[in-house]
Amino acid sequence: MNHIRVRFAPSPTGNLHIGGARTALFNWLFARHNGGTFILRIDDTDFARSMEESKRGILSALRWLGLDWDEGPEVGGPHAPYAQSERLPLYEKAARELVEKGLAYPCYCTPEELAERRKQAMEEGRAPRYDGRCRHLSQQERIKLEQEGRRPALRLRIPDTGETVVHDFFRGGVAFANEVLDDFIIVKSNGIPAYNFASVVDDAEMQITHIIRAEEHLSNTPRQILVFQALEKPLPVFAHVPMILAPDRSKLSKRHGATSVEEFRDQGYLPDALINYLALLGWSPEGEEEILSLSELVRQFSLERVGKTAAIYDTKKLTWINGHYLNEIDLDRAVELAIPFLQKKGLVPEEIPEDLMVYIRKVVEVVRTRVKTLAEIADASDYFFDDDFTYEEKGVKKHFQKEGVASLLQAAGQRLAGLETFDLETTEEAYRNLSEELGVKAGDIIHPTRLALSGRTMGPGLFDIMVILGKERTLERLERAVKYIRNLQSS
RNA sequence: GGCCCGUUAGUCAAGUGGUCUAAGACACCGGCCUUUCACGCCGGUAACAGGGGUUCGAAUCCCCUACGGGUCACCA
Repeated sequence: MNHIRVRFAPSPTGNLHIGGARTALFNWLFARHNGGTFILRIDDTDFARSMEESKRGILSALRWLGLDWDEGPEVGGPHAPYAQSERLPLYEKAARELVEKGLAYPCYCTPEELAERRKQAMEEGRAPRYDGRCRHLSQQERIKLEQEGRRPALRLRIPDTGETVVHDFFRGGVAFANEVLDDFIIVKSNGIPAYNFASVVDDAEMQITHIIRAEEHLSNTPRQILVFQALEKPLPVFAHVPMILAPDRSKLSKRHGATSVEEFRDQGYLPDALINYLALLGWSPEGEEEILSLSELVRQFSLERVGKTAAIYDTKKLTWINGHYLNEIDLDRAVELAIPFLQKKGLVPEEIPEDLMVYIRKVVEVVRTRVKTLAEIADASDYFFDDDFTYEEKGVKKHFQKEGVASLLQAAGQRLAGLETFDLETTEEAYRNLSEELGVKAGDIIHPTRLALSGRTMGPGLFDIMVILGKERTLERLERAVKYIRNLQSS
């Protein structure tokens, strides 16, 4: 096979949602696996809806995911520019060529007229297709229409009979009768090319060999094939990957909660996890291991193992994968990623001094093993940064309202106070000894202590908490709890 | 509505005519470990949409029905 060239061509009209991200990922993996070229192209011919901000968002989301492009915006390449809005002369030339060959013709119907006819057709139960009325206009008629001030759009002449077959990589041959494909618009009356045209001109010019995109484009494909043929360009391989649906089986939209890469990032998901999860949505590895790094995905990926049924995404599994990565990545990276989340909750300042950094590192180390997202790290570690926490209500009932708890905690405090070194071994030993001497179960001291130190009934190992807080703060919190309990009893 | 695609457990998903009394993962439910929570480990519940064919034999091939999705724009 010739050198493989694939492209991801988003339109900058919103942020990158997970469906788009997966399409980008499959293209990228396919290119990387085969030593091909991955091209990013911005399909921004809809000037009314295209936004510079969306474009920037999409680029940064792709970079965040770790998907780099060989040719495209900001990196350039032999087919630059890579935004359709900057490639207008190319489409003009191709359109002129088609008009000269008699394959395309001007249509003077206005959008309003067309909408009206479409509406009427629907009401009468007819297929809402273009009726071809401008197909055979004479030169005189055209001139007359233009003198009325009408600006023509350009339509492609579609054969009335026969069929156009899409050879889809996953589905095999899919035939469309030409008669259901009306003469569609390739250049709008404002001179801007329509998607089905611009995209084909670019795919041909950029020598794209495989078009891997979402299934929603399958019914557009015969039209594009007709354009390729009119232009006398070779057809690429088409591979329409199944859609990703929202949990209610409908198409993804804002009302489904987090659907964009950006949102997942802000909720504390790691790029590695999102990538891994997305790869599993529609593609499956040959072996049984499902935790796969980007480089492992590159090694294993093949189009052959992509399925053809739409998938509903399930954040539970994503979250599970995320929890896995949160524990596997380097501690320093976890710390770096967690800090913005701690800052967002006001737990640490913008500028972090070195000693605080060391402290954060210890906190993240013990907290990350029991949570699944970066946001949860922040939620689960507030008491390490804030002395002014409250005690969990059900914990108070369970551990602070027991007979003799106050003196137990007091005794524990005294024991710890006498420690010369305050580490995991010495603190635990102190507690074990104390419980034995007093004839109580270790848990009877440990549980109230946890509540005293963290305000919670669950969390990292108790002695980890103690050591991280340090002797002084541990003793202070113990005292605070003793006072709290005594107060509780006297009221 | 026309056209197109699809349908294996709650979700992802393996399976390409016999090895399927249908894998694995998440979730869920038990148990072990344990100072809690989580991790980890062990075990469990749960699926071939329905109906007709073809075949010695069908989750796998064909047809019909149902359901789901996509698309029918001077959006991409």
